[in-house]
Amino acid sequence: MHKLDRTDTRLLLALTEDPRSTIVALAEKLGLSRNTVQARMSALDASNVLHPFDRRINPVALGYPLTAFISVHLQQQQLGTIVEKLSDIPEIVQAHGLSGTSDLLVRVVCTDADDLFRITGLILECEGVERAETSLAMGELIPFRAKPLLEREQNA
Amino acid sequence: MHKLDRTDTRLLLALTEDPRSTIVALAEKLGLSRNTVQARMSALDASNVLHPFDRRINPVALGYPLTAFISVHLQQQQLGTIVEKLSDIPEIVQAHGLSGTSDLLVRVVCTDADDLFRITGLILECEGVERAETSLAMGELIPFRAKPLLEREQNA
DNA sequence: CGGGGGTTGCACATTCTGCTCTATCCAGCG
DNA sequence: CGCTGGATAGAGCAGAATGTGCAACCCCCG
Repeated sequence: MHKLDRTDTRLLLALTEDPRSTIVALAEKLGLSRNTVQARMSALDASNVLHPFDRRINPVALGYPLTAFISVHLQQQQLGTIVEKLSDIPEIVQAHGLSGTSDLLVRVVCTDADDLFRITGLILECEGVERAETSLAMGELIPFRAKPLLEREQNA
Repeated sequence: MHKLDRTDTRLLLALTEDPRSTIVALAEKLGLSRNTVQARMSALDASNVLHPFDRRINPVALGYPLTAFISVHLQQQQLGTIVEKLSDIPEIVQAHGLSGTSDLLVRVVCTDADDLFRITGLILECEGVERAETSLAMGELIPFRAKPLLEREQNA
Protein backbone atom coordinates (compact mmCIF):
# COMPACT_ATOMS: atom_id res chain seq x y z
CA MET A 1 0.00 0.00 0.00
CA HIS A 2 1.26 3.38 -1.02
CA LYS A 3 2.18 5.29 2.10
CA LEU A 4 0.84 8.80 2.07
CA ASP A 5 3.01 11.81 2.74
CA ARG A 6 1.99 15.21 3.92
CA THR A 7 1.13 16.42 0.44
CA ASP A 8 -1.22 13.52 -0.10
CA THR A 9 -3.04 14.08 3.14
CA ARG A 10 -3.39 17.77 2.40
CA LEU A 11 -4.87 16.82 -0.92
CA LEU A 12 -7.32 14.45 0.69
CA LEU A 13 -8.29 17.07 3.22
CA ALA A 14 -8.98 19.59 0.50
CA LEU A 15 -11.03 17.01 -1.34
CA THR A 16 -13.00 16.30 1.80
CA GLU A 17 -13.88 19.94 2.04
CA ASP A 18 -14.94 20.10 -1.58
CA PRO A 19 -15.22 16.75 -3.32
CA ARG A 20 -15.96 18.27 -6.70
CA SER A 21 -13.23 20.84 -6.87
CA THR A 22 -11.12 20.80 -9.97
CA ILE A 23 -7.43 20.08 -10.22
CA VAL A 24 -6.51 23.71 -10.70
CA ALA A 25 -8.61 24.73 -7.73
CA LEU A 26 -6.84 22.17 -5.59
CA ALA A 27 -3.44 23.25 -6.85
CA GLU A 28 -4.17 26.85 -6.02
CA LYS A 29 -5.56 25.99 -2.62
CA LEU A 30 -2.52 23.95 -1.66
CA GLY A 31 0.05 26.18 -3.28
CA LEU A 32 1.19 23.44 -5.60
CA SER A 33 1.60 23.29 -9.31
CA ARG A 34 -1.12 21.83 -11.42
CA ASN A 35 1.20 19.08 -12.54
CA THR A 36 1.94 17.94 -9.04
CA VAL A 37 -1.70 17.71 -8.08
CA GLN A 38 -2.48 15.84 -11.23
CA ALA A 39 0.30 13.34 -10.60
CA ARG A 40 -0.82 12.80 -7.02
CA MET A 41 -4.41 12.32 -8.01
CA SER A 42 -3.53 9.73 -10.60
CA ALA A 43 -1.45 7.93 -8.03
CA LEU A 44 -4.33 7.95 -5.57
CA ASP A 45 -6.70 6.65 -8.19
CA ALA A 46 -4.34 3.89 -9.16
CA SER A 47 -3.61 2.79 -5.63
CA ASN A 48 -6.22 1.46 -3.30
CA VAL A 49 -6.23 4.43 -1.02
CA LEU A 50 -9.75 5.35 -2.03
CA HIS A 51 -12.73 3.09 -1.64
CA PRO A 52 -15.26 2.89 -4.44
CA PHE A 53 -17.77 5.66 -4.85
CA ASP A 54 -20.49 3.48 -3.34
CA ARG A 55 -19.42 4.41 0.12
CA ARG A 56 -20.74 7.89 -0.29
CA ILE A 57 -24.24 6.80 -1.11
CA ASN A 58 -26.68 7.12 1.74
CA PRO A 59 -29.00 4.10 1.81
CA VAL A 60 -31.69 6.24 3.36
CA ALA A 61 -32.00 8.06 0.07
CA LEU A 62 -32.44 4.75 -1.68
CA GLY A 63 -35.47 3.99 0.42
CA TYR A 64 -33.84 2.02 3.23
CA PRO A 65 -34.31 4.12 6.34
CA LEU A 66 -33.41 1.39 8.81
CA THR A 67 -29.94 0.10 9.56
CA ALA A 68 -29.15 -2.86 11.77
CA PHE A 69 -26.06 -4.67 12.91
CA ILE A 70 -26.26 -8.40 13.16
CA SER A 71 -23.71 -10.40 15.11
CA VAL A 72 -23.48 -13.81 13.56
CA HIS A 73 -22.11 -16.93 15.24
CA LEU A 74 -21.20 -19.67 12.85
CA GLN A 75 -19.17 -22.76 12.23
CA GLN A 76 -15.93 -21.24 11.16
CA GLN A 77 -15.17 -23.94 8.61
CA GLN A 78 -18.16 -22.70 6.66
CA LEU A 79 -17.17 -19.07 6.72
CA GLY A 80 -16.33 -18.95 3.03
CA THR A 81 -19.57 -20.39 1.75
CA ILE A 82 -21.60 -18.36 4.18
CA VAL A 83 -20.04 -15.11 3.04
CA GLU A 84 -20.76 -16.11 -0.52
CA LYS A 85 -24.40 -16.65 0.24
CA LEU A 86 -24.67 -13.47 2.21
CA SER A 87 -23.22 -11.60 -0.74
CA ASP A 88 -26.34 -12.46 -2.67
CA ILE A 89 -28.53 -10.52 -0.28
CA PRO A 90 -28.60 -6.94 -1.50
CA GLU A 91 -29.66 -5.55 1.86
CA ILE A 92 -26.40 -6.71 3.37
CA VAL A 93 -24.27 -3.68 2.71
CA GLN A 94 -21.19 -4.70 4.64
CA ALA A 95 -19.71 -7.52 6.68
CA HIS A 96 -16.62 -7.83 8.82
CA GLY A 97 -15.00 -10.95 10.12
CA LEU A 98 -14.40 -10.60 13.83
CA SER A 99 -12.26 -12.05 16.52
CA GLY A 100 -14.04 -12.39 19.80
CA THR A 101 -17.41 -13.60 20.90
CA SER A 102 -19.03 -13.45 17.49
CA ASP A 103 -17.59 -14.34 14.13
CA LEU A 104 -19.22 -11.96 11.77
CA LEU A 105 -20.61 -8.47 12.05
CA VAL A 106 -23.12 -7.85 9.31
CA ARG A 107 -24.57 -4.50 8.49
CA VAL A 108 -27.95 -4.53 6.82
CA VAL A 109 -30.33 -1.87 5.63
CA CYS A 110 -34.05 -2.38 5.30
CA THR A 111 -37.31 -0.62 4.69
CA ASP A 112 -39.05 -1.48 7.94
CA ALA A 113 -39.20 -3.95 10.81
CA ASP A 114 -40.86 -6.65 8.74
CA ASP A 115 -38.17 -6.35 6.15
CA LEU A 116 -35.51 -6.72 8.81
CA PHE A 117 -37.23 -9.82 10.12
CA ARG A 118 -37.23 -11.28 6.65
CA ILE A 119 -33.53 -10.61 6.18
CA THR A 120 -32.49 -12.10 9.49
CA GLY A 121 -34.46 -15.13 8.39
CA LEU A 122 -32.39 -15.33 5.22
CA ILE A 123 -29.21 -15.17 7.22
CA LEU A 124 -30.31 -17.87 9.64
CA GLU A 125 -31.17 -20.11 6.71
CA CYS A 126 -27.55 -20.33 5.65
CA GLU A 127 -25.93 -23.61 6.48
CA GLY A 128 -23.37 -23.17 9.21
CA VAL A 129 -25.01 -20.16 10.82
CA GLU A 130 -25.73 -20.92 14.42
CA ARG A 131 -27.04 -17.76 15.93
CA ALA A 132 -27.66 -14.17 14.94
CA GLU A 133 -28.15 -11.26 17.30
CA THR A 134 -29.74 -8.23 15.80
CA SER A 135 -29.25 -4.70 17.04
CA LEU A 136 -31.14 -1.89 15.44
CA ALA A 137 -29.07 1.21 14.78
CA MET A 138 -30.68 4.21 16.40
CA GLY A 139 -28.54 6.74 14.62
CA GLU A 140 -25.04 7.37 13.42
CA LEU A 141 -23.91 9.36 16.42
CA ILE A 142 -20.46 9.87 14.99
CA PRO A 143 -20.65 9.80 11.20
CA PHE A 144 -17.75 8.09 9.55
CA ARG A 145 -14.82 10.43 9.37
CA ALA A 146 -11.20 10.36 8.42
CA LYS A 147 -10.72 14.07 8.84
CA PRO A 148 -9.30 14.00 12.38
CA LEU A 149 -6.76 11.44 11.27
CA LEU A 150 -5.79 13.54 8.28
CA GLU A 151 -5.46 16.63 10.41
CA ARG A 152 -3.24 14.86 12.88
CA GLU A 153 -1.03 13.86 9.98
CA GLN A 154 -0.76 17.52 9.05
CA ASN A 155 0.56 18.59 12.38
CA ALA A 156 2.91 15.68 12.78
CA MET B 1 -35.04 13.43 1.99
CA HIS B 2 -35.17 13.69 -1.74
CA LYS B 3 -36.52 10.42 -3.09
CA LEU B 4 -34.48 9.11 -5.98
CA ASP B 5 -36.02 8.05 -9.24
CA ARG B 6 -34.66 5.72 -11.82
CA THR B 7 -32.60 8.38 -13.51
CA ASP B 8 -30.88 9.24 -10.26
CA THR B 9 -30.02 5.66 -9.50
CA ARG B 10 -28.66 5.17 -12.99
CA LEU B 11 -26.52 8.22 -12.46
CA LEU B 12 -25.22 6.89 -9.16
CA LEU B 13 -24.49 3.54 -10.72
CA ALA B 14 -22.51 5.16 -13.50
CA LEU B 15 -20.62 7.19 -10.94
CA THR B 16 -19.86 4.06 -8.99
CA GLU B 17 -18.32 2.56 -12.05
CA ASP B 18 -16.23 5.62 -12.73
CA PRO B 19 -16.18 8.18 -9.95
CA ARG B 20 -14.18 10.70 -11.93
CA SER B 21 -16.13 10.70 -15.13
CA THR B 22 -17.23 14.05 -16.42
CA ILE B 23 -20.73 15.31 -16.84
CA VAL B 24 -20.65 14.89 -20.59
CA ALA B 25 -19.34 11.37 -20.29
CA LEU B 26 -22.16 10.52 -17.94
CA ALA B 27 -24.72 12.13 -20.21
CA GLU B 28 -23.51 10.13 -23.14
CA LYS B 29 -23.40 6.91 -21.19
CA LEU B 30 -26.94 7.30 -19.92
CA GLY B 31 -28.38 8.72 -23.11
CA LEU B 32 -29.37 11.95 -21.44
CA SER B 33 -28.64 15.51 -22.28
CA ARG B 34 -25.84 17.31 -20.59
CA ASN B 35 -28.24 19.71 -18.96
CA THR B 36 -30.22 16.96 -17.35
CA VAL B 37 -27.21 15.30 -15.85
CA GLN B 38 -25.95 18.61 -14.62
CA ALA B 39 -29.25 19.38 -12.96
CA ARG B 40 -29.39 15.98 -11.30
CA MET B 41 -25.87 16.25 -10.04
CA SER B 42 -26.49 19.64 -8.51
CA ALA B 43 -29.58 18.24 -6.83
CA LEU B 44 -27.62 15.32 -5.46
CA ASP B 45 -24.93 17.62 -4.15
CA ALA B 46 -27.44 19.89 -2.52
CA SER B 47 -29.40 17.10 -0.88
CA ASN B 48 -27.95 14.75 1.66
CA VAL B 49 -27.96 11.74 -0.60
CA LEU B 50 -24.19 11.65 -0.66
CA HIS B 51 -22.01 11.34 2.38
CA PRO B 52 -18.87 13.43 2.62
CA PHE B 53 -15.82 12.44 0.67
CA ASP B 54 -14.15 11.10 3.85
CA ARG B 55 -15.97 7.84 3.48
CA ARG B 56 -13.89 6.87 0.54
CA ILE B 57 -10.61 7.22 2.37
CA ASN B 58 -9.08 3.94 3.44
CA PRO B 59 -7.61 4.30 6.94
CA VAL B 60 -5.08 1.61 6.10
CA ALA B 61 -3.43 4.05 3.72
CA LEU B 62 -3.25 6.58 6.52
CA GLY B 63 -1.21 4.19 8.59
CA TYR B 64 -3.95 2.53 10.61
CA PRO B 65 -3.98 -1.09 9.52
CA LEU B 66 -6.12 -2.36 12.39
CA THR B 67 -9.86 -1.90 12.76
CA ALA B 68 -11.88 -2.88 15.78
CA PHE B 69 -15.47 -2.70 16.84
CA ILE B 70 -16.17 -1.86 20.43
CA SER B 71 -19.55 -2.51 22.00
CA VAL B 72 -20.05 0.01 24.75
CA HIS B 73 -22.49 -0.29 27.61
CA LEU B 74 -23.23 2.93 29.34
CA GLN B 75 -25.59 4.90 31.49
CA GLN B 76 -28.00 6.13 28.91
CA GLN B 77 -28.54 9.47 30.56
CA GLN B 78 -24.93 10.27 29.83
CA LEU B 79 -25.10 9.32 26.17
CA GLY B 80 -24.80 12.89 24.95
CA THR B 81 -21.73 13.83 26.92
CA ILE B 82 -20.09 10.51 26.20
CA VAL B 83 -20.50 10.91 22.47
CA GLU B 84 -19.04 14.37 22.76
CA LYS B 85 -15.97 13.03 24.51
CA LEU B 86 -15.59 10.18 22.09
CA SER B 87 -15.67 12.66 19.24
CA ASP B 88 -12.39 14.04 20.50
CA ILE B 89 -10.64 10.75 19.90
CA PRO B 90 -9.42 10.77 16.30
CA GLU B 91 -9.11 7.00 16.11
CA ILE B 92 -12.84 6.67 16.59
CA VAL B 93 -13.98 6.84 13.02
CA GLN B 94 -17.63 6.01 13.51
CA ALA B 95 -20.21 5.31 16.19
CA HIS B 96 -23.77 4.08 16.08
CA GLY B 97 -26.36 4.18 18.82
CA LEU B 98 -27.91 0.76 19.20
CA SER B 99 -30.99 -0.84 20.56
CA GLY B 100 -30.36 -4.17 22.15
CA THR B 101 -27.80 -5.51 24.53
CA SER B 102 -25.26 -2.77 24.06
CA ASP B 103 -25.83 0.93 23.69
CA LEU B 104 -23.11 2.03 21.36
CA LEU B 105 -21.13 0.42 18.59
CA VAL B 106 -17.87 2.23 18.10
CA ARG B 107 -15.54 1.65 15.22
CA VAL B 108 -11.91 2.47 15.83
CA VAL B 109 -8.78 2.27 13.76
CA CYS B 110 -5.31 1.90 15.23
CA THR B 111 -1.72 1.24 14.41
CA ASP B 112 -1.23 -1.91 16.48
CA ALA B 113 -2.45 -3.83 19.48
CA ASP B 114 -0.91 -1.46 21.98
CA ASP B 115 -2.60 1.43 20.30
CA LEU B 116 -5.91 -0.35 20.52
CA PHE B 117 -5.37 -0.98 24.20
CA ARG B 118 -4.69 2.68 24.73
CA ILE B 119 -7.83 3.71 22.94
CA THR B 120 -10.10 1.32 24.79
CA GLY B 121 -8.60 2.83 27.91
CA LEU B 122 -9.64 6.28 26.76
CA ILE B 123 -13.17 5.07 26.17
CA LEU B 124 -13.42 3.41 29.55
CA GLU B 125 -12.26 6.61 31.20
CA CYS B 126 -15.37 8.45 30.09
CA GLU B 127 -17.84 9.05 32.86
CA GLY B 128 -20.92 6.93 32.37
CA VAL B 129 -19.21 4.17 30.42
CA GLU B 130 -19.75 0.90 32.22
CA ARG B 131 -18.26 -1.74 29.99
CA ALA B 132 -16.63 -2.05 26.61
CA GLU B 133 -16.23 -5.23 24.63
CA THR B 134 -13.65 -5.11 21.90
CA SER B 135 -13.70 -7.24 18.78
CA LEU B 136 -10.88 -7.01 16.34
CA ALA B 137 -11.94 -6.90 12.71
CA MET B 138 -10.25 -9.66 10.78
CA GLY B 139 -11.18 -8.31 7.39
CA GLU B 140 -13.94 -6.62 5.50
CA LEU B 141 -15.44 -9.76 4.03
CA ILE B 142 -18.14 -7.84 2.24
CA PRO B 143 -16.88 -4.35 1.46
CA PHE B 144 -19.48 -1.66 1.83
CA ARG B 145 -21.63 -1.57 -1.24
CA ALA B 146 -24.76 0.11 -2.45
CA LYS B 147 -24.52 -1.29 -5.94
CA PRO B 148 -26.88 -4.24 -5.45
CA LEU B 149 -29.49 -1.89 -4.07
CA LEU B 150 -29.07 0.45 -7.00
CA GLU B 151 -29.31 -2.38 -9.47
CA ARG B 152 -32.47 -3.65 -7.88
CA GLU B 153 -33.92 -0.17 -8.27
CA GLN B 154 -33.11 -0.36 -11.97
CA ASN B 155 -35.07 -3.48 -12.57
CA ALA B 156 -38.00 -2.47 -10.46
C1' DC C 1 -57.53 23.67 -20.78
C1' DG C 2 -53.59 25.70 -18.28
C1' DG C 3 -49.71 25.11 -15.38
C1' DG C 4 -45.40 23.09 -13.52
C1' DG C 5 -41.73 19.92 -13.53
C1' DG C 6 -38.51 17.65 -15.91
C1' DT C 7 -36.17 17.45 -20.12
C1' DT C 8 -33.83 18.98 -24.32
C1' DG C 9 -31.05 21.62 -27.84
C1' DC C 10 -28.29 25.43 -28.63
C1' DA C 11 -24.90 28.95 -28.02
C1' DC C 12 -21.42 31.62 -25.64
C1' DA C 13 -17.41 32.76 -22.99
C1' DT C 14 -14.63 30.79 -19.70
C1' DT C 15 -12.17 27.35 -17.62
C1' DC C 16 -10.16 22.89 -17.20
C1' DT C 17 -7.80 18.84 -18.90
C1' DG C 18 -4.28 15.91 -20.77
C1' DC C 19 -0.03 16.03 -22.59
C1' DT C 20 4.68 17.35 -23.50
C1' DC C 21 9.14 19.50 -22.68
C1' DT C 22 12.31 21.70 -19.81
C1' DA C 23 14.45 23.04 -15.64
C1' DT C 24 15.19 23.00 -10.79
C1' DC C 25 15.82 21.04 -6.27
C1' DC C 26 17.17 17.47 -3.18
C1' DA C 27 18.51 13.05 -1.23
C1' DG C 28 21.04 8.87 -1.79
C1' DC C 29 24.97 6.46 -3.66
C1' DG C 30 29.16 4.94 -5.81
C1' DC D 1 32.69 14.83 -5.59
C1' DG D 2 29.57 14.03 -9.47
C1' DC D 3 25.73 11.12 -10.96
C1' DT D 4 21.12 9.61 -10.81
C1' DG D 5 16.35 9.22 -9.82
C1' DG D 6 12.24 11.22 -7.93
C1' DA D 7 9.38 15.01 -7.00
C1' DT D 8 8.23 19.49 -8.31
C1' DA D 9 7.44 23.70 -11.02
C1' DG D 10 6.68 26.47 -15.16
C1' DA D 11 5.00 27.08 -19.66
C1' DG D 12 2.40 26.14 -23.67
C1' DC D 13 -1.11 24.07 -26.69
C1' DA D 14 -5.21 21.82 -28.66
C1' DG D 15 -9.27 19.96 -27.40
C1' DA D 16 -12.82 19.16 -24.21
C1' DA D 17 -15.77 20.31 -20.37
C1' DT D 18 -18.18 23.73 -17.64
C1' DG D 19 -21.45 27.26 -16.19
C1' DT D 20 -24.98 29.88 -17.77
C1' DG D 21 -28.93 31.60 -20.05
C1' DC D 22 -32.69 30.85 -22.97
C1' DA D 23 -36.44 28.94 -25.73
C1' DA D 24 -38.90 24.93 -26.69
C1' DC D 25 -40.99 20.57 -25.70
C1' DC D 26 -43.53 16.73 -23.44
C1' DC D 27 -46.52 14.87 -20.16
C1' DC D 28 -48.97 14.45 -16.00
C1' DC D 29 -52.17 16.64 -12.83
C1' DG D 30 -55.53 19.64 -11.29
